[in-house]
Amino acid sequence: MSIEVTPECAASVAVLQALADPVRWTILGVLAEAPRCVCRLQDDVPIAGNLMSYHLKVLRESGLVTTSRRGRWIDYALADDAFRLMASVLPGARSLVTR
Amino acid sequence: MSIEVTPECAASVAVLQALADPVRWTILGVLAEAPRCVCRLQDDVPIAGNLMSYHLKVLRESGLVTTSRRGRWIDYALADDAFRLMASVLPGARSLVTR
DNA sequence: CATACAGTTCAAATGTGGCTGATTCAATGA
DNA sequence: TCATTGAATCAGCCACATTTGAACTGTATG
Repeated sequence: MSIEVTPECAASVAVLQALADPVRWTILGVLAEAPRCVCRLQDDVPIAGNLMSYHLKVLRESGLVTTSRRGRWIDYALADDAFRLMASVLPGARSLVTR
Repeated sequence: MSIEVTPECAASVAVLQALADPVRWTILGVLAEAPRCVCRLQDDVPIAGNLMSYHLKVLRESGLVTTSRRGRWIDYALADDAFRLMASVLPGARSLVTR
């Protein structure tokens, strides 16, 4: 089923799917201000803890966020190249950059 | 259920959902080169005609593409502000722009 | 008018992602 | 060790998006 797609397409769509959700979009907006531990994120995004974990996992696996443990807490932050990554996965981005 | 989201979030996610599909991502990449009628698009994206129509409808409703009839054919093109729109819906884009 | 072509729409089947409730893990501190 | 807190994982359910096959517009051409 479905069409064959280039590796670039598959990789780009994976990142875009991570972005294309209200919860994850909101989380990224919050993290764009400053890194936060999960419990602080829950102040800004009021959802169940396990659901938060689910969405953070999707974001981690997409490469958009990074984590670091600090005692009991786990801090989430935008990946260094998050903005570059987001811009690069837009369709036509290659032609714009490669020129 | 689900969380309440800002209008900006809802609008952004709608566009991102349109982008986050292999078929539509490929279509947009092709249209980024040059406008094409549907039958030419089908040369580049080999899928059933009705399925193509479905995805083109999603892209139309997201505001990313525009159409114009030319005799029997219907030409699809990237919307004038497609790139601006795509960049503006990335999470954190407002903080980058408003600055 | 009849036929062919370009594209869309519809209904039904399929598939996938997000949500929930319960459980588990990891670190701290009494 | 036991309890507590922060966070992740698991299994199942359900809503929604995608896909398919068929029927349907609309335009040109003989």
